[in-house]
Amino acid sequence: MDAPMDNDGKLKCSIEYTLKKIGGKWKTVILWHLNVDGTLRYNALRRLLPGVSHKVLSQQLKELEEDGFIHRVQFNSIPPKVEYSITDFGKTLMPILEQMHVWGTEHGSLE
Amino acid sequence: MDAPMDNDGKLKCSIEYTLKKIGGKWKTVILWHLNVDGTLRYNALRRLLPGVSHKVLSQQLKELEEDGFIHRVQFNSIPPKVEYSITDFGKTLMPILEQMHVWGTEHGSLE
DNA sequence: CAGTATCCATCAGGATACTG
DNA sequence: CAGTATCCTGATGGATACTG
Repeated sequence: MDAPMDNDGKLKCSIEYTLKKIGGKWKTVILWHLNVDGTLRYNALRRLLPGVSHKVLSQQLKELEEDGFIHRVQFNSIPPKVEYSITDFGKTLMPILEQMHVWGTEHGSLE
Repeated sequence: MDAPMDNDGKLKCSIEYTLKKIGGKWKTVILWHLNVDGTLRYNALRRLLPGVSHKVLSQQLKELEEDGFIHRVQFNSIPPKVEYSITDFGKTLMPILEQMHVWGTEHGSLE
């Protein structure tokens, strides 16, 4: 292996690093949607992810934002409005997501 | 989105299907090693994954085998000997892992 | 509308000891 | 050597109610 190894048992491989970043249950799908649709409001996003709760969605969005993958714009209007979009950095993940999408489409049955 | 959706809130997107398959903490790394090294015995694999326990390693290996990603050959010798290798089907995951590896290498600091 | 706050369930993952 | 068998823990995710 060529990735940075450490002896504290923390990071063993660059693949693991990537997995840690996008391994959240909804992160890949959120990024995928934002990349396709461009910009989405909170509730629009929520409707696209059947089953996600408020807590989890905002959590995942916050982490994605902290990692620089998505951009959050808040309009101080009434009613409130928040728009999410993917950043250029977030787009660097697209090759991975595309491969995952291709594979999942080819091999994922309806289970 | 184009992937199969269902109304039970089970599978929403083919990306999620993929993530479910390889999202285990060690699965990607195991596959990566097996693809690089060809064939590895149980303990050799263990040495390559600092921090993994017996239980978790055999669990992940079993799941990978059940999913058809890896091949397990057991020699009924004394002492016992078991060899793991990646299957052709497992190799279909390589484009994903390669992209993950590239991204992780480029953006993963040592944290 | 777009979130927190709270509380709870689940389970993947880990430590350790034992076994064929 | 290559595993199970137990037991345990913390992180992740979920339901629901409340809020600016």
